Amino acid sequence: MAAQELTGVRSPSAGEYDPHTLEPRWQAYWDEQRLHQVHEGGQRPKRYVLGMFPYPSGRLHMGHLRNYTLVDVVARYSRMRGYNVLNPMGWDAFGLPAENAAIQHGEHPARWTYGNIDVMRNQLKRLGISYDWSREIATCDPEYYRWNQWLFLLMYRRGLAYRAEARVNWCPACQTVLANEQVVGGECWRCHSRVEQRLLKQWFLRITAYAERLLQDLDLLEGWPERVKVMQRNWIGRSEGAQVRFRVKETGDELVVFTTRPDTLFGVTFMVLSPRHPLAQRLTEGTPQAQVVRRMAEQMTAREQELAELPKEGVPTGAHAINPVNGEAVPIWVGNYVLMEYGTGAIMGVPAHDQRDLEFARRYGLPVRIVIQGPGVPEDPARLERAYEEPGVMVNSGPFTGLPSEQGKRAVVEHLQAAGLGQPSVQYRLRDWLISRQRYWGTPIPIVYCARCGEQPVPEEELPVVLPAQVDFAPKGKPPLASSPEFLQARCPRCGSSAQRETDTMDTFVDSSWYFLRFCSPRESRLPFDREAVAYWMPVDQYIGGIEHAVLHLLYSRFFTKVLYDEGLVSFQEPFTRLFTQGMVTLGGYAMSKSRGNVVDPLDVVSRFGADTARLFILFAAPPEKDLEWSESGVEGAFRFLQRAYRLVDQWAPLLEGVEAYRSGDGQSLGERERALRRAVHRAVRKVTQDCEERFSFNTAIAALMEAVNELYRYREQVADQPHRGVIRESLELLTLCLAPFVPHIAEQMWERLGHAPSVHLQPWPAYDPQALEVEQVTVVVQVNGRVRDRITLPADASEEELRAA
RNA sequence: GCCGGCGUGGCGGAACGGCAGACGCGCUCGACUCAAAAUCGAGUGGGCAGCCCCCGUGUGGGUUCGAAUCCCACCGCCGGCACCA
Repeated sequence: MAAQELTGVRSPSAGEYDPHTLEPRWQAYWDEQRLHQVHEGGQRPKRYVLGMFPYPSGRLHMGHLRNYTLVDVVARYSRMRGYNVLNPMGWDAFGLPAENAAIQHGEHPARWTYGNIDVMRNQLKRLGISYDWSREIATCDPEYYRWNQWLFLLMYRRGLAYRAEARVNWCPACQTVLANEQVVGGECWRCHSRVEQRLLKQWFLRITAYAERLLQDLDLLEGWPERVKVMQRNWIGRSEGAQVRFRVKETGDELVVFTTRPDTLFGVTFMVLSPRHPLAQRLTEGTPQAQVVRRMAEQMTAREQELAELPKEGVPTGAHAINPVNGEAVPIWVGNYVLMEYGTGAIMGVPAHDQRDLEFARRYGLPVRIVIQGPGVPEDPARLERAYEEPGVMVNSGPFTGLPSEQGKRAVVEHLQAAGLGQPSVQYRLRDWLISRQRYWGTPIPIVYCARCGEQPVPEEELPVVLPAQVDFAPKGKPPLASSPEFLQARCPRCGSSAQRETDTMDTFVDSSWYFLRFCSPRESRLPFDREAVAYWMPVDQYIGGIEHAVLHLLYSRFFTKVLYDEGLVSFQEPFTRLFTQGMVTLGGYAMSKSRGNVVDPLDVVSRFGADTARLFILFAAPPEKDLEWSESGVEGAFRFLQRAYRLVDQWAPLLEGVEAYRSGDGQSLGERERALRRAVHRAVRKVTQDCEERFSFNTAIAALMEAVNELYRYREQVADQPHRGVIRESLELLTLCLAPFVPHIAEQMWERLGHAPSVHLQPWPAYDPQALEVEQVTVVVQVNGRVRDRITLPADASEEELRAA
């Protein structure tokens, strides 16, 4: 084949790679053939592949492109490997932006949301992601959110949903409360406003009841990144210790503290109460300190996030506490460094062995007593520069003196327990999940309040409690739903008299805590999901999404799954067997964001280069778990590669008509060039297989395919007149099959050009030929003392002796 | 402060105990062209006129015939948690 023929016609002429006609054509074909619709059952093993479903903001961004491209590679590869693959898509459709659109532009949230969904669905289709669109769901659909209500009632019945007055996070901009998980560094996770604290009566889900299991079962998640598990462990924050009962000398009240260091109990020289501890107020009543305590309580309420920067301060209550192990009376103080939310809201002060207590003691001239001896601990407590917090040997500790601290902890707790003065205790940092939101565009909480019967769950048969269409969207200190009289009016399910509906809606994270179950049977109308379908598809085999959900969605979903397990509705305890967290897409080193103005629209890239180029670039430019810097010239490089691959097929196709692909072992002997070509191609097949199978190393898989293409060009250059058609056909077919998961449209086109009927995506994944990989000659590098001394070329089957001899 | 991760050419990255820099971007040169673009080909860590030579994977040690890779210490960057008793 003459080289001139291969060169340059610029744009859309026959034979040139033209994604703009080719991609829509194959997308339409896949749609018509319902290629990606799946059903339960059959011979093939199932594989559930899932990307975190998007919020329908209006346009896809690069994060979506990356997420869903990764999902699609796994899905398409898995299909070729013979799996029955579930790859569904839906919309996390409730949330604040829709409501803001209503307030700002007067467009109803529902209209806005469904409009966005239509746009984004088309965008996803344009990317060629192989979804089973027949399973599409939107959480704002009453047929979806009725099951949020159903699950809420299930939790309520099990004592896991409750209403309580508590200090809660309030976002002044969003005009709603937030869960602890949604406060990041003291700011609202959505709008970054400074979060305030308010005392409100709100609905909670008792996730703390599952703290231990959520922690323990992390060990089962071998397919999760360590990073995410560590973040969840930190968030749950388990610490083991003891509760110790002190008694107030003056009043006889019991004062319980939690400590992780019972071995330091003989070192207690004072007690500190949180300003909001009930005793703090009682013990100071009528004294001049009462006002200081109130002031400190307010200060802590308003600025919990900056507490750590506040200097430690306190006031004495005048009362004393009796130490249960030695009968000593120590002064009880109120201090601004003790949190009411953790432990018992009171601590024992051991200044020698806790840095915070030491700072407090030094400030107020309280005594310091050393009870743990260790390296660097001085005799004289006055010379203690920092508290000694490491383990050591107990001293000045009565009968426990001489015990190593670990052993001492157990001994002291046993002693306390025997005397009824304390017991072992485990504390968690995790708090219950606050799910009330004072917003419109969410799931109504299915509760009514009756003057006579109090709080009553809405009976299941009355679900869904539908969102009213007409409300006042602009919040004026009360939830929008309270502005709809028709909604507000209800009947008490118990006594039938008139009652009022709950007007808060649910946190949208409730919606996403079980959507993966709904995908298994999206039209099921009697239950949130069909149990058989869930038994078949679940758990999700490969979940892919961003790291930002490490302690939000991923923790909540685990919690929901465990509740459903306890209810006997599912038979697995963890929803996601394997998790992959992708890196961000950056430009100029920063995450793309509107406010920074460094956004590249993935659909712009698609309209210029096609979906395959956009996909290829984002897969190739970095390993998927790392951040990826967007590069315009990199995109062009990806396009160039596709052109090169396409040209090979297009220009060789006429020569290959009626030619069988070469198979090794069919008796033909090949020349050195053909063997070199086959070696490169089969090496690429092996590399792509390993990279898809053993790790998510798609960047190196694509690099291997680029090498194969380079090798094909080299071959063409060398054998201009005498190409081996069988080997060329074999090579091009293998190349096409291996490209299929990454760049599905061009692969389909190449497959067709090679004379095959569609679809390439229904072909089995190719096996590499081990014979092709064999080399007759190997170059052995001889190293002496770390230096390359020589290179010897030997037959590949040379024995070790021969090698030594050489 | 505690926990986790990462440091490799001009850039993204590869190799993860065996020839460091695959693949791509960028750059240089050549072919084609009146010319350019596109395409095809050659080159591209530093030193050196050049090499089969010397240096080189954050820094300093160690293990090993052999270390970017394993171990120890340090430095720097990123992320999570943080007055949680």
